[in-house]
Amino acid sequence: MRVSKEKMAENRALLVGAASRLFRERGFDAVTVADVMSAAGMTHGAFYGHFASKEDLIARAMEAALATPPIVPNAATLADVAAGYLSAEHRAATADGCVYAAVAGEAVRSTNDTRHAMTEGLKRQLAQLEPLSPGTTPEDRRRAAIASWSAMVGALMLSRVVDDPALSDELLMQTKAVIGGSSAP
Amino acid sequence: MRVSKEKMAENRALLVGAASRLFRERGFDAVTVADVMSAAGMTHGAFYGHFASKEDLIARAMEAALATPPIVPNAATLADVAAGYLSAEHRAATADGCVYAAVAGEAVRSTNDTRHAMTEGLKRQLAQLEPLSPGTTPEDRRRAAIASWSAMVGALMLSRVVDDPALSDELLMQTKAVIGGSSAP
DNA sequence: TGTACATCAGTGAACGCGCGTTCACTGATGTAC
DNA sequence: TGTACATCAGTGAACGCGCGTTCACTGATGTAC
Repeated sequence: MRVSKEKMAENRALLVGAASRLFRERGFDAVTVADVMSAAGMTHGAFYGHFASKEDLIARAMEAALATPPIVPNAATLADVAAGYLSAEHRAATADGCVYAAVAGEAVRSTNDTRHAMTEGLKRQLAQLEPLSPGTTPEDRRRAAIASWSAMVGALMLSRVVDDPALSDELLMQTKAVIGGSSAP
Repeated sequence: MRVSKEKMAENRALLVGAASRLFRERGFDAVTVADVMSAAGMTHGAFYGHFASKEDLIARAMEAALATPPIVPNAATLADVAAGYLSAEHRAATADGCVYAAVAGEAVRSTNDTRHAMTEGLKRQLAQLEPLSPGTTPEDRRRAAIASWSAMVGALMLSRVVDDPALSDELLMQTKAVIGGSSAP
């Protein structure tokens, strides 16, 4: 059942997209090769025509997820970014949410390829945040961007692990208040 | 080969301690029941005399890791905490380091028991940080404690995943500078 | 205190099961004439 | 343009393998007399 070159490229994109969502939602280990294939409407046997291994797919999926438009589009200030990132909607939407908050823990023990994709994605993320960050010099703005991004990722992860809804909300709200507050003119 | 009650209690403590280190180092999935048993000098068959399941052990191991003295002992200020937490030593010492930075991502999809242990541990951690945090009111100090702890956990996780040593160091240094700076009188 | 016996912590083989990966096969695609 | 054949993307069965878990067994512990 050979398919056209165009269809094959489309299938590969479907696989990478499905994998990127599944990995964020369930983690690398809990998602099987067969899960990804069936999410794209195929059977597991076709997998190795597209990817060298599951680890290869992980790296490609992370690259794709990090090349996608940012979690918080059209943010004019750091407070805007924090408001979108540290929201109940983002906390609930793991599959479409921030890659770092979803899989950074697992990525530490992943392949060089995957870690490299995460590194390049982080550099782009910081470059986007710097102009929005407070400070009179580029160095000040970079420092603020790094600390704010760390706080956003940490607060979102903690808010997802906590089983107390009030504390979970508080982690988002208080971190948002500090980041938003420090960016006020 | 029955052992004495005292020896059995000692063995259980050994298992929980070994598990707590192994889980932080490799993650829940990558550590097998046999790994934990042999780290404590036993064979895997004895496991179910001590724990109901692997998930049960995970919860007990997280409780134990979070009941342990804090990562940064004898810290008088928030800057002291940040200096110890955001250090190259802590970044390298995953097995003995912060539970949240090591397994928060996996714990999100873990059992209620494990998530509850992480929640109670986080409450105690914040209670320890509040008196060290800047602010004139308890509310201000709590806000600062939450944002600072989020930033520390986020920065440490990101510094571990990144494959660029300069960026990894920068994540720690810059976050340390912001947290330490804001706590100065 | 010493002896006889019941208890039970730890051993090691075995069990299902699900996973990543391989492979012979199929039939639509793409190409040579 | 139409036909014949080679290519190869996807199918589905099968493969090892390692995992969590179970279990009959062993022999030291703990207890009853």
